[in-house]
Amino acid sequence: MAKRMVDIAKLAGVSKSTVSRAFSRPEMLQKETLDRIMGIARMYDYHPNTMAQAIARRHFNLVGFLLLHKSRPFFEHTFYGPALDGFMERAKARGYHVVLGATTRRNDHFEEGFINDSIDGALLSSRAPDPFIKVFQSRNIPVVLIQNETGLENVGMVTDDDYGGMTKIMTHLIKERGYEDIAFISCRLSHPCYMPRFFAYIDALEQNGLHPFANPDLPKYDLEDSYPPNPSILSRFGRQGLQRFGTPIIVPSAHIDTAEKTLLKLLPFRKMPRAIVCATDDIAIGVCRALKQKGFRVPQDVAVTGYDDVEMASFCHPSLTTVHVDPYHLGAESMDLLCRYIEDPGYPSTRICLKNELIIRESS
Amino acid sequence: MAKRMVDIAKLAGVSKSTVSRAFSRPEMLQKETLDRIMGIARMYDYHPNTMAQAIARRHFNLVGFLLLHKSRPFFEHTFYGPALDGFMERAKARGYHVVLGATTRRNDHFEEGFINDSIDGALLSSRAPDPFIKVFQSRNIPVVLIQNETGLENVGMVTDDDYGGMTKIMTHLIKERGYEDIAFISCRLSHPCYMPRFFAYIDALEQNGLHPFANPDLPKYDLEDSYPPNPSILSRFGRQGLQRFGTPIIVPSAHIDTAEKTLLKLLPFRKMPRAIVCATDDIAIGVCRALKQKGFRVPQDVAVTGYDDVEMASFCHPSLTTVHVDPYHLGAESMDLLCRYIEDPGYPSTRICLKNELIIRESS
DNA sequence: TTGTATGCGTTATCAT
DNA sequence: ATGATAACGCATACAA
Repeated sequence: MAKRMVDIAKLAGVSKSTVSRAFSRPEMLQKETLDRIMGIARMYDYHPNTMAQAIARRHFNLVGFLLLHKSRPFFEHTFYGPALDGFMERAKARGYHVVLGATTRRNDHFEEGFINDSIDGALLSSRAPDPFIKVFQSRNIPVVLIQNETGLENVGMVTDDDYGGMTKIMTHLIKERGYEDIAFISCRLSHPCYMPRFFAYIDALEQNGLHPFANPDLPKYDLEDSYPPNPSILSRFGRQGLQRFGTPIIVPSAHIDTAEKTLLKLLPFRKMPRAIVCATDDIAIGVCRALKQKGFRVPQDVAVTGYDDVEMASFCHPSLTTVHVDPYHLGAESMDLLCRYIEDPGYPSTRICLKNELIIRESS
Repeated sequence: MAKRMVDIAKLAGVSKSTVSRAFSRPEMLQKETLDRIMGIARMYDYHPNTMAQAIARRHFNLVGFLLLHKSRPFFEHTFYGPALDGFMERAKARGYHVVLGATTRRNDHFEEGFINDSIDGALLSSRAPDPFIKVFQSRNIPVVLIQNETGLENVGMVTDDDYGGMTKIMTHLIKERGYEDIAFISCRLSHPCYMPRFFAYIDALEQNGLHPFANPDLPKYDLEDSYPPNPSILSRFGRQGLQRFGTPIIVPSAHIDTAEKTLLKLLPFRKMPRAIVCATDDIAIGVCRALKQKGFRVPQDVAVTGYDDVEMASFCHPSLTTVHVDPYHLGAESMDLLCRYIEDPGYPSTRICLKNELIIRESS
């Protein structure tokens, strides 16, 4: 017997307009009427129906947290879990509810249904290509990207300062440790996070008169052909392409196991680098495991660094020198930025670039 | 200028009822009219408004995934991330959207707003006390608990088979390894997962003529007074209380650091157990770290076991003997069960108890 | 098979 | 300060 607004109105001896005001603009009512209405509402545990409010107000107080991945895991991912926490916390503080979407790339309808007309804004995960973003824009739904890049207008972007973080790692290795032969291991460089990290690696070497490590055992390949760079990122960093950037080692995925297995096949190189800079912690952990199995000591023979500062980075042996990324903070900032676009649909494209911190541990 | 149903109707030269049917009961329409309507809808990228559908249909196709914790982390938690993945996957398959709730215990209104009238069902996280569950019941919103326990009617419960899993660990330690002095380390035993694990520990000892390890260095304390047991769980296992169950070591929280620090203060015991059974992997990892620092070898001096099979359990040194729990599966089953209650509100209280698997690694 | 009329629960406009 | 009434966008019983 869920009560509706009209029931409460009848019980309180007022019109339903008055009950509506009691909830949305209490200051308009006489204190006496307000108290009477709210008393009855409490008695029957009445609250206005959110859906009905939404359609009458043409505004939903609902935002989407949308993940577009190739496959599981979605929220199990060490990044999206805490990012969701941060996003939700700010959403709640601003009176928004969060609805989830997770879909694979195949479906060309991206979470049909709720997306269509019923959310006020959307956070899109790392791999949202421009055509998807445009679907939202065509429906006037503001969009914020997290850890991604686009050249489209009126889109918010929140990212970690990948370039700056990797520069800190390189400075540490070159200036503090004096290493010169430094290799780079990543998975597909087209990823909007890994590319800036790679640029920072290249630039730091160049600025110190050093050259990218080239593994003499591996066949040469064309970096740009094999891993076509994202044009938006290239232009952000004022590059034309990836020529002259050497042939970093690319592992098939950023998982511990994958990195470990790939390196086990490759090691030992005829000429070993003094340090290995990895695009992520997981890759670094896999690389360390492979190195150990091949008899190399970390960091005495080869130093290794990661990126992200996942939980395991501090618990593994040796513990990992890395850059601390704060997904919770990224998520929280995303929601704040999304609100700007919801309030002002014409707000220009903005990038929020979060500072990060170098964590020096045992592996370097 | 988002198109509405009536616009599409006009463009197609039909009434809006026909457009409505085109989306909800296409088989009712003549193929010709249907095609014409859908063509126009596609052209204008029209989809029915979910919110309006919801209020007209009086059911929302929306379920809540609600976390009730003391504090962060919510979805960062190694359990709730994958559980959410599983829950979402099944929700999507059944045409439901998922809205999130996360709140701390203090607020006596639990996610006011969407909960109130606008979800068809709710999944409640591990620490949902009965009064909260009743709030939903009073609003006729079906509830399923994950990793929790209640004596209330018409509530679904999905849990890992904690008792069975821990029994497997104990059998392994006693029968295969021949260990006799076995200690138990947990955090607060009132937790609905840890209590069955503890019962399994006690029962296995008793059935093999062994006794709970008692640390002679620690002051005795009254288990039942210190950690009042959940009555629902007691009755499920047919127990009266916790008398005669010894004084297991209780750490303040189930985190690696906490367990490590607590154990560092306690070690070495005057008399060491041959094995330490921990209520979770994180506790076990902390215990291992403490043991190593105090000069004990795992498993040569003391064997250690965990529970949950978190990612780190396979990557730490020594890798951890544990029970594999599948949060993804738990989440998926929860959604399936929730659907039963949505379709049949009178469905009786049901427990789904998921089988698990013993994983023997280096630590035992 | 399709159209008409009414209802869903709320907000907003315009009176009073 | 409060009430009457028309949206809001869609579903559905009933009529045709």
